[in-house]
Amino acid sequence: MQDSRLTIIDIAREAGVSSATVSRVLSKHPNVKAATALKVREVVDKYGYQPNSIARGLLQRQSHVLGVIMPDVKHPYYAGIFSAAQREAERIGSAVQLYRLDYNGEVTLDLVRQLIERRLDGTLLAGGFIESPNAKELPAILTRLKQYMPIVTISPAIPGFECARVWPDLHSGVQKAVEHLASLGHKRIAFIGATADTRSVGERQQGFLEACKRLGIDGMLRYESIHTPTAGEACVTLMMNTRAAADRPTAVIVVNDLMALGVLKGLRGSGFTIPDDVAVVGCDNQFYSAFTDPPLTTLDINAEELGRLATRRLVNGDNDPSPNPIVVVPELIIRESCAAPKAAGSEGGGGDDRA
Amino acid sequence: MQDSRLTIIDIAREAGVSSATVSRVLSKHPNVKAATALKVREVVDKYGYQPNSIARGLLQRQSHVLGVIMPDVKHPYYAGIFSAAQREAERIGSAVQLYRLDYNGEVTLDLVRQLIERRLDGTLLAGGFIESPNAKELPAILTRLKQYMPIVTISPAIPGFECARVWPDLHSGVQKAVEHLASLGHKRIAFIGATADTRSVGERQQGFLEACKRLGIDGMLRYESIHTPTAGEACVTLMMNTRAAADRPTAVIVVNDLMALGVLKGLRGSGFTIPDDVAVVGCDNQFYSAFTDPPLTTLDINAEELGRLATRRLVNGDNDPSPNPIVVVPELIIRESCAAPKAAGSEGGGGDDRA
DNA sequence: CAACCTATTGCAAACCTTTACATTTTGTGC
DNA sequence: GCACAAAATGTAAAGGTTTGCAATAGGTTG
Repeated sequence: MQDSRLTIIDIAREAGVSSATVSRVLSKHPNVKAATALKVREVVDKYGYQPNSIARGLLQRQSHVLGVIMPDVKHPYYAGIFSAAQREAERIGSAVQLYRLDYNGEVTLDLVRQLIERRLDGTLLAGGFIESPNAKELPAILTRLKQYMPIVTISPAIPGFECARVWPDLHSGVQKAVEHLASLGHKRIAFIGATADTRSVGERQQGFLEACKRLGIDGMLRYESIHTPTAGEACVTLMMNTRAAADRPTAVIVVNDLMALGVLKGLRGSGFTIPDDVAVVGCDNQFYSAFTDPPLTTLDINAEELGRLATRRLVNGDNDPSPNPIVVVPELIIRESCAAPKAAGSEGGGGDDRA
Repeated sequence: MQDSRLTIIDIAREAGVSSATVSRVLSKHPNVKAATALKVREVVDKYGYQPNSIARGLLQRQSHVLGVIMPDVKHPYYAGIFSAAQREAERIGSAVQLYRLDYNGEVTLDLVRQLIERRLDGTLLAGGFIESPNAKELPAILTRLKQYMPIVTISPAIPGFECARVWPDLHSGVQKAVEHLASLGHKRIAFIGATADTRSVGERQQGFLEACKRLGIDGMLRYESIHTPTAGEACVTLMMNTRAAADRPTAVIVVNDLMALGVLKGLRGSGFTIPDDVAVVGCDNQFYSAFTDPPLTTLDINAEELGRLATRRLVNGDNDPSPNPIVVVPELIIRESCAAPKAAGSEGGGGDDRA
């Protein structure tokens, strides 16, 4: 832990040149004589000199560090974004730092202060932004941050704050899921996990309702404040067991795969078989979703692609806050958790009424 | 993006004091008259001045940044470690940067160079360290890094390189699993995913064999080079279908939960019921493991605890490279994927022989 | 009121590079 | 060998803080 006191001046002295020349050699400036460069490099290697990027950062007014703010990197969606951001940053020689939203899921002034003090080169903000007490302040806080560095969000639009944005088209993604179920013949579909307090869920919900209306489907919403497997299990059990068979949905769409895990478990526990009694669609295409019983049909949000695009946008300085974000369209991954509804139920088999 | 040119000198001039005084106010130095401090703070607020931590870092010779190196932050084990590291770092006002091992899973000289140039305050290295072509160079590379900053690893011991280390006791963890199965009456147990090329798997395997020997169990190893669900599915199917019923294991321990997912699927697909025909134990206690069918008994490695302890050790300067690492003992989470073997099979029911 | 002590503040160096500009060296064409 | 251009190198300022030391202000004691 001692060598680090070696400076460019020591190297210059040892190589018999000026520090400017050493600097030029190290940063591959073209106008350096080959012989000089060689000698400098020899000395650098001999002493194991390592330039100090902090000093360089001070002078160049950039840190070569990107900040990523997200609620929970343990969640696979965020992990995918973060991982992709790291890879993109690496390509241009930058590093990524993780910052966590505070316990309320809020971007606080303190956090922003820290980002500014560290003179990051840009910030990637990912999250759903629950309608929290300080939501009113969010635009002002972000506006302040934006005076200092570019921002790209992977989030719903934030009213009162314009910036570059990347976002999955959940609305039409969920419509794909409804269409898929409709094409199998389902007429009553439930959407589980419909808390509308985050925008991302609101969009799913809206897409669901629109598709149901368009396709003449009886769409029902089940609100659940948290989207855990446990909540999914309880919710679906209650829903199925308190209704007459004719009123039960024949298919459910679950707000994310994790919660769908609980839904599958709850259905099994109540004696329903999947997909024959109930078809299930998840959302996220988690790596485990292909191995549930049965393998889960799910909407792939493609978190890594979101992270990749957002980071590119950040580093390319493509900060055009166009009203329309760059949109990634989710893909419906069809597996075995959906089938045609059993002919047994209320309205018989074939499609006699609507197209 | 203009304000940032405001310096401490501007504030000092405006407040009618010297820059030293402003610095003292901002860093809460005790010897400042209350009135002066107040005036300075007013000016700071008025202009929205934000100190430049790069300049501070240059002078203080520290960056208040910790580096975390790991193979894949998308993997829940690593995500847990990284998340915990972030929280611990946050507590002391530091940030964490993620670095990825290169495509061979190797710590390269280039990576180390980058860490040194950035003058990080310390490095947390997590990984299994496959016996790769450059494994011989690893000690030298890490030794070089250690000259510049403290290192703590969450990894097996690295021969030729001493440093502080935190590690799960996989050896005795797996023994717990074997003991559990033995107590249920199992006599033939397979360990799936036994590639011994990473130390972490080697320890599991060794613990497995020792426990089997001690308890008089017929322990079999199934080598699989990659630990994916797909590999698990193929492996278990092959193993069960190519053996006479009497030679099949009545229980399997899988190297991680993800692979166990595939094992469960493969067993179901071949018509085995779990746990009656085959008991299954996983390893990791992933958040989805409680929701498999049936819920998976698994060994909880406690990644977050590992990350927390390692980061603490790093920031506390507790770099004692004692030969024995700080050890976290995994906990066996008992769920419903294990039961007593069916009385049907070869050796009949009750426990006539060993305790 | 002098002497002295302490709390407060200011001065200026130091941290380590990069780079605009000036200077020196080298090369080319005649 | 000269004039000139181009290439290579050096000089020194700048980037924005922190902090040891010196200086000043304010207060206390005798």
